Amino acid sequence: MAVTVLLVEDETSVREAVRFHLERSGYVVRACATALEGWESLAGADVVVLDWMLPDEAGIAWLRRLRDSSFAGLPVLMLTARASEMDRVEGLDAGADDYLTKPFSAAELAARVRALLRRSSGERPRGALKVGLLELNLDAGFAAFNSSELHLTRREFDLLAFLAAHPGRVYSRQELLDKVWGVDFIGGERTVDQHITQLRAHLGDEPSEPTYLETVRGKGYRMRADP
Amino acid sequence: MAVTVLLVEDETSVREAVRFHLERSGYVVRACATALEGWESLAGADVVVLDWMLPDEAGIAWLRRLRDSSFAGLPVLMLTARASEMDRVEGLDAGADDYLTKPFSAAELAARVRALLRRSSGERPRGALKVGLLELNLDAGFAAFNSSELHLTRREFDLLAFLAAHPGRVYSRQELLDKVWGVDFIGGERTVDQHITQLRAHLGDEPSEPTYLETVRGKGYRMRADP
DNA sequence: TCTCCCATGACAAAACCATGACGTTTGGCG
DNA sequence: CGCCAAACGTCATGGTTTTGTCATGGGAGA
Repeated sequence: MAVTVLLVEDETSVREAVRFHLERSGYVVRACATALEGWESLAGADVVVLDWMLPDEAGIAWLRRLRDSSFAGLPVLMLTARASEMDRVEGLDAGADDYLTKPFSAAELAARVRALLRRSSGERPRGALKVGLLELNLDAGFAAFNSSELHLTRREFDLLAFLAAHPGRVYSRQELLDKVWGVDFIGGERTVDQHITQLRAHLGDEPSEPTYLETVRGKGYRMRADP
Repeated sequence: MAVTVLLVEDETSVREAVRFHLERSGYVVRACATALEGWESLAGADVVVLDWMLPDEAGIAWLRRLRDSSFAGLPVLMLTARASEMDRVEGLDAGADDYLTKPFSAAELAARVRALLRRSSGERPRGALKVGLLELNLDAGFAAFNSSELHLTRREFDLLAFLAAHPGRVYSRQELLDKVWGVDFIGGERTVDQHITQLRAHLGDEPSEPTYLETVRGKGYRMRADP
């Protein structure tokens, strides 16, 4: 559960200062003094804090190599003493996710690391769904039916999105609770029914003649594959 | 900050491949499948990668329109399947800054984008936005509603501009803090609410019946696409 | 120093959601 | 054919979460 930060910094004073601040912010810090040492410590790291000014241009080379390795997706925060535009382009070009110019404050460092983790672990694009006249844009959180916007609540949207993502497949109420509500939800299965009713109202679906949300008696619900 | 590439490409496979390579090179990629969607995503982009072969000659028309708009200075890299001299002349004539013929290598793509950015760095026009009665000039920091000037504070302007640059899309409070306040902002998410309230007062928007700034309960806020 | 801006806590208001109750449908079985 | 029980649909409701807004004090810039 603990988040591990891999720190690659040759200068001892900076390294220890950064380590101190990051540990104080609750991270597990693995500090390395050389590029080689850092490379061998990659496994298990969640985010990398890398000194741009390692000897022999090692910083940029290290980063390029990282982006061609199996750790390519790892977020990298670069530390640099130079703040010119040239360096920025070069650094981003090499694949850094963010930048921090020395000197920096402890709070800023922690905030940037936190932001990187948010970006990497948080939201990746999920794309869009289309079933018949129903359109769902999962990234934008937008739902439309027959080209006019649907105003859905969060539960409604999540439930509809889940069912629409797997058309034709039947899900039991318990499965839906696990997947949409979350496994730690404590409550009755009939809650699902209520939200299905609401969704049907939005879609103009009749329970007896459903075009989209079909009841499978004794099993659960499913989104029809043929709208 | 991060360099944003606007990608307009209708073919999903190509779009995702290009997105992957560009993101791997450290760019923020805003991918659009249609000319219209791309047009609405122009604000804030630093460089455009445009598919020449969009349906209905949309590519060339889009580019010509761009060159007549407030985004005229934006560097544009065109992708094309045809390499004939005719196309090249036509494309450069329409205002493309550079050319790339499919299939192309990831390295070549990144290199060309980089070159374009270098060429245009120094002068970076960001253009103007218009949503309904609301007009924003990002260069001048000028805002107008119903043709009369709005006196917005810096935060208000930045927040409004960001939301207006991506109409229809929902942003969580955390995303807004990251993008508008900056990733190193340390503070509560409710701060966003306060500024939304202020903006609504400026725009005469009611929270219950918003014309512009819409609350998406449990998710965040968004600028309505249809003002 | 003096504004103006901005973040934040507190409280009120609104929306949402789970749930129980009750009516309706379905399918099995005598 | 009719009865019964289980499963499902839907309404109303109270508690809970989320959001709107006011007021306040700190702080940056003029």
